[in-house]
Amino acid sequence: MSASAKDSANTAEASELDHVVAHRATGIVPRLKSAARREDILNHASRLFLSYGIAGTSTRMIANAVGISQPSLYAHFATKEALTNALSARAFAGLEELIAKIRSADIPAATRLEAMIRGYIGFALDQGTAYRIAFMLEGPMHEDEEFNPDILPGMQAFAGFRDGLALLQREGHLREGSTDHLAQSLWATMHGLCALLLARPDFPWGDVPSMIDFHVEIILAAYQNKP
Amino acid sequence: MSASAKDSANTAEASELDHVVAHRATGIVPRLKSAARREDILNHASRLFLSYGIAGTSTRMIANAVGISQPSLYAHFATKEALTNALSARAFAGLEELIAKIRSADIPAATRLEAMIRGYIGFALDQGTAYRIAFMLEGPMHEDEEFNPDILPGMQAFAGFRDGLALLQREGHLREGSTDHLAQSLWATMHGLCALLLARPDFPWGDVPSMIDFHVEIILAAYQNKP
DNA sequence: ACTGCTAACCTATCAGTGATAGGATGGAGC
DNA sequence: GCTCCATCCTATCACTGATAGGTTAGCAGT
Repeated sequence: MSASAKDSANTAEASELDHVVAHRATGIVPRLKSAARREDILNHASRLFLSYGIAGTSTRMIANAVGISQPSLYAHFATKEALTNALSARAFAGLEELIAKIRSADIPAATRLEAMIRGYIGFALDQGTAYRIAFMLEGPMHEDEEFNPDILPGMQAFAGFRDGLALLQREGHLREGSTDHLAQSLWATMHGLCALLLARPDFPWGDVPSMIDFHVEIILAAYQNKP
Repeated sequence: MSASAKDSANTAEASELDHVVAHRATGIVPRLKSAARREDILNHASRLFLSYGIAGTSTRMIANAVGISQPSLYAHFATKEALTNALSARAFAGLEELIAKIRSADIPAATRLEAMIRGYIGFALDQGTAYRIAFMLEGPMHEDEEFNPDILPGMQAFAGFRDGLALLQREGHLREGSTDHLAQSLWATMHGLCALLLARPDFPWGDVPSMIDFHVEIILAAYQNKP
């Protein structure tokens, strides 16, 4: 984070801190049940991440925004990484729902692929922070731990996506070939555009919606089975 | 970074530190000309980033590995971010060369596209750290600064790539349509696979080389002009 | 209404981080 | 041999994520 942005962030949050501390002294910030406080924290963290980035948002800034002390965060999340993962997982639950809905939707099978692709891209750009956490952050180097899709946010959504593709393939609306290869390749193709748009928003993309349309058409032409 | 990994990193570097400090006391680590020291720093940083990640490598670890004090780094790089950008730029110079070579290579124009694609993917996976720095890291939020391709590592390489595509298109070996859209879409498609392979190396990809082959074939079918 | 227990919350503090200020020094050129 | 300045150092800063251990609000049971 640039020094100026960080300073302004701290200044902004410091004044919020003063405000909240005053409230604390008068007992206006109420004690909350654990679950409610947890949601509270995630909401404030989500807002701060948008303004200052994930690395640029300190646990103190989050705590100050919520109106609790910084160590109190650790009653809800073991680490800052756990907090970000929870935030991402909460958002990805929405994508899982969306994909499941499309999979069983009463729309022509031929258009279900496009709906899933546009749903995925729309989610990624809409929930940029959650998407970054899931697929773009430099992970910690725990080479000891094994790959666990149940913990890593986004992986279950991908599994749903892959299952949707498998169904489409059985119905003859997807290219033939290894379903795993197709799913991974299609995932990569969608991810590439989302990741670059999120990582380089200032790149001279031209008109982004028409760029997305162009990319989606390419994807459909490449992966869809045209009878 | 996980606590265990960080600890081991610090332990490892601490022993290196002791070693180097002893040398310093006896004057064995020589003073170097600025340019040589700069290369020295980049080399050690590159090695450490591979083992501990970028965020997981502290400026002190780098300085200890080189055998100089931590503040001495700032004689060569204004910030840690400047150091990582320099590292990335140095690596991307290699990709620029490669693309330029392919562009003017004496090979059938029809195979130049595949050569560029495979060159790009190979570079990204080979120079993972440099690639992450250029295209995958959460950037600092300097919303004040404008987009500057001369400073951002990787952007000049992309420009060369786009020019190569424009040439191919003029020669009729690339799909018709907006060259910018094509270049950005193709970039995204390549980037997607590289980014996911780098960010999720433990994902059950199956056989990665055959996955790459599959993806490249899809790309060629989608973007190449088949007469 | 009193009591006690526990979840919720706090202050104080830690080691580690990137970065800065200002002083020491060794080797190249006269 | 002397000087000068690039090179390098120690000391220190504010801030970070995280931990230890004490305090208190508010609900359950009497």
